[in-house]
Amino acid sequence: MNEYSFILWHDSEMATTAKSAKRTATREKRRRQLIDAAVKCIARKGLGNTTIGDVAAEAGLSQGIVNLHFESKDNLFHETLRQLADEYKMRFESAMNKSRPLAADRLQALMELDLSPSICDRKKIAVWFAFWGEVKSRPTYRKICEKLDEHYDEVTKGLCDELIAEGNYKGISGAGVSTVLTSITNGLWQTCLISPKSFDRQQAMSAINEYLQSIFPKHFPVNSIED
Amino acid sequence: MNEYSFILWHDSEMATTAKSAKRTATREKRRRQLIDAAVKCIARKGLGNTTIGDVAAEAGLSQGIVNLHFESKDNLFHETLRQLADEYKMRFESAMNKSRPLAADRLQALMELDLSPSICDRKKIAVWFAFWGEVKSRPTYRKICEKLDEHYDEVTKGLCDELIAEGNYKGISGAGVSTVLTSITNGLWQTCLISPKSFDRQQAMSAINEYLQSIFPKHFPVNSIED
Amino acid sequence: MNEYSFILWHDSEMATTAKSAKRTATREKRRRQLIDAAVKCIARKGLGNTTIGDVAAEAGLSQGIVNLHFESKDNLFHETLRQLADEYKMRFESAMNKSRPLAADRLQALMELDLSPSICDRKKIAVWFAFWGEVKSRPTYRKICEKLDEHYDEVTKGLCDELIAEGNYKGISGAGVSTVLTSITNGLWQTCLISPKSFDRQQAMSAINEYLQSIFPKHFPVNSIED
Amino acid sequence: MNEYSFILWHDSEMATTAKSAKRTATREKRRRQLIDAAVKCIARKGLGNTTIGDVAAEAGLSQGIVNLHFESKDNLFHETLRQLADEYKMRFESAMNKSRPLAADRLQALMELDLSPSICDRKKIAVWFAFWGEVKSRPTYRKICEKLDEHYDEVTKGLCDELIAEGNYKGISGAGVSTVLTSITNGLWQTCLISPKSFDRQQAMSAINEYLQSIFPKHFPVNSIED
DNA sequence: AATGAATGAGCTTTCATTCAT
DNA sequence: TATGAATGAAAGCTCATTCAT
Repeated sequence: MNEYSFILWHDSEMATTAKSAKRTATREKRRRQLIDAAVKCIARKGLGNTTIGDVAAEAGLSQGIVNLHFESKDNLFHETLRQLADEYKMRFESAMNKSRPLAADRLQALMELDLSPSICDRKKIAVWFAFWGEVKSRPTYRKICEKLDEHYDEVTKGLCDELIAEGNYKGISGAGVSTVLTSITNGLWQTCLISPKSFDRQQAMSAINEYLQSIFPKHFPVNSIED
Repeated sequence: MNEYSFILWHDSEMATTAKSAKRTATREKRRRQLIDAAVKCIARKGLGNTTIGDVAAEAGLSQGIVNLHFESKDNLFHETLRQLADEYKMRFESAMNKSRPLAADRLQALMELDLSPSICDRKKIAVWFAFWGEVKSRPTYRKICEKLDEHYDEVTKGLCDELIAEGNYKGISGAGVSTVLTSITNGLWQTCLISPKSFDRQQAMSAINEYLQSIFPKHFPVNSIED
Repeated sequence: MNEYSFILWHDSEMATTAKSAKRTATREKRRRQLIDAAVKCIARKGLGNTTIGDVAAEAGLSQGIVNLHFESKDNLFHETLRQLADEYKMRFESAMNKSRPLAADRLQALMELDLSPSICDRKKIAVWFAFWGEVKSRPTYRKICEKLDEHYDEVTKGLCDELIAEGNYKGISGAGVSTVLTSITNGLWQTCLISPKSFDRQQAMSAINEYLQSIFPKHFPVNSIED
Repeated sequence: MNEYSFILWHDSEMATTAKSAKRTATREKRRRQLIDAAVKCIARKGLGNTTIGDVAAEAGLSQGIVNLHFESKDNLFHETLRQLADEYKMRFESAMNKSRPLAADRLQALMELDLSPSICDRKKIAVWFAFWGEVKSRPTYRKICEKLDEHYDEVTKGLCDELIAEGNYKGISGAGVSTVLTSITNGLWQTCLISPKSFDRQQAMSAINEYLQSIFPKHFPVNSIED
């Protein structure tokens, strides 16, 4: 009986899964650990100045670990972006599902999500901007971002179309409003990144609400929204 | 009598000034040439992957030239960003001055400027995003960007306040509207960068106009704006 | 039962220590190897013309190795000087200890050490002069050399004082004689460096002995010293 | 009448010499100016860290000037060393000639010269050591230094032989004493360079005098030498 | 699976030298 | 003669990647 069998013996859940499954699990955990470390480093030092050594050190592991699990630095960053996008999408879906199934509520929920402290956090925004900064020269980065944006636009446009139909609003289009809404959050994040001192979550949310109230007065009556 | 003798004749002090001005001009011209080359390289390869050799080659000059004129790569990029900011600001002021001196016209002019082909150009946007991507880890980059944004916000807010006062609009604030406007252009640029195929200048402008018409109906009557 | 099992058996803590000791040893060995290579290169090419690449090549290793183990070229040279000083001091102490515990014998032993082939070797002298040549512009080099000289002077002066007291010599001081003695070896080394063909170890030793005999006749009677 | 003729007109000394002679004079003056600047730089920064730019700046002239007058950096340094050696030799001869024509006086004069503030100056010593530090790897440097040393030794040995013959001193040789004397000054200079705080000109001179008094008591009676 | 020493390509920077003015 | 912008080779240093353990 060796060290290995000892572990397998005591952990019945492990025992039921195959040995390779356990390895895979461990492997996935390490990858996740390294991606998390990469995010922290990118937030602190930027994409261009983050070295594989930084990431390994942040994870408390050794030099060679990144190449062992990701084959290359490029790949690590690629997977990191994918992870960020997946995470964002999950939270997006979750916000939709948790809200009341009304277009106005959902739109409101999505806007609030984008300004929520865990997403509209300067460190995380810095990471997004770090990747966006390389989008032009890295087609693969662009594709991941584009796909996420497309989904965001599609959903928002759908909700706006619904509201416009419901409210019989004139002079506006779902496409136009969703374009504005999508743009606003990006613009607010930029302010949070560049002028953190003048950025104020409340004011930002107020600006969005003012907009929604002006444009969809029937769905977002004044004072209907409270914090 | 040529240009030279004219200078010598009319102002002997000018002769010295002219000489040093010429030296300075030459020096300034090289710096500008290198900054232009840097912009091209950053657009093509990103900040992190642009080498001093790339910039020199793009300018058709030798390796050592960048350090000769900028002392370091960091400094070159710093000056490049400053140049971009200066240029943007000049075009901003120019757009204001060329427009009719009415708040609505000026706001319209500024929005059009941000979407004009020479500013809302994917290559140029890529360069801005490249710098924004390093803002978190480079305080000096941040400061340059912040100062520019502050100026933009200030002017836009002033114009919005004027319009609100003139039109006696209710339920909106100059701060809120200008926040939305500022954000929109940034958001549109992001779309241009990330989803160039789905980005359409006309649609983008329409979205902005829809917004202005909804929010300032007295100043931006429907169909008042045509391309 | 092999060495390994012995360690594990007798002291499990030792197992860790042994491991890290081995790591350290290896690391220390590499550093030493590089310092030795540096000494050779400096002897051959001088401080200013020795490149990191030269040192690595001399050690039969790769370019990056010096920065890996010493962080910078400066540091390598600094450590090299320190190593030279340490080595010299060790040999100095050793010569003192091996000699009979009489002041005269010790003084004689020290002089012989300084002219011994392994110390008064043109290559090694060249290295010392290489460092001395930078002493003025490198305070850290100066400090290392100064400390060594201070020790040398202190010991020599002590021995001279003893001899003067013992022999009741008049007209001389321990400080004066030790100054002369210290100076002589440096001067002889310089001759060895600059005029190697006219430098003769025997003659040099004779000159020193003549001096000692003249100044301390009771301790160094004529013909008492033979080679 | 041009600028040139103006100068020739007013400076009759110049007028008598040919134009080319003036050029040569100017040329020699520039070379000397650059050598002086080189000495200052070497004293401050060492041989290895002195750049051609440093020298030109120190001389208040432009980048290209050194190559214009010396063809290469190597040549400048070579000429600088030669200049130093020539200067030293001139002062050496001058000290001999100014002294009373007695061997004892001349020896005394030479020792005093080597410790005089203008020669035993830390900056100048630093320059000598800078060159000595490269002697091993630069045969031409070595030759210049060797020639100077040979002359020094030859003269000193002659004086010592004279004294020994005159005083009928036993147990010492001219070669031995001159070796010691030559060595002493080099050794004292080294102390001045490395331990400037503990170096004291008076003590140094006393040590030499003690030595001369011990070894040549008839020529250097105690208290015969006063400061 | 993990380590970390070693590699070596690639980068920034320095600087002797050249050359048009 | 003198300048100083420009060159480009050479150097130090960084770091992704490899590999023996």
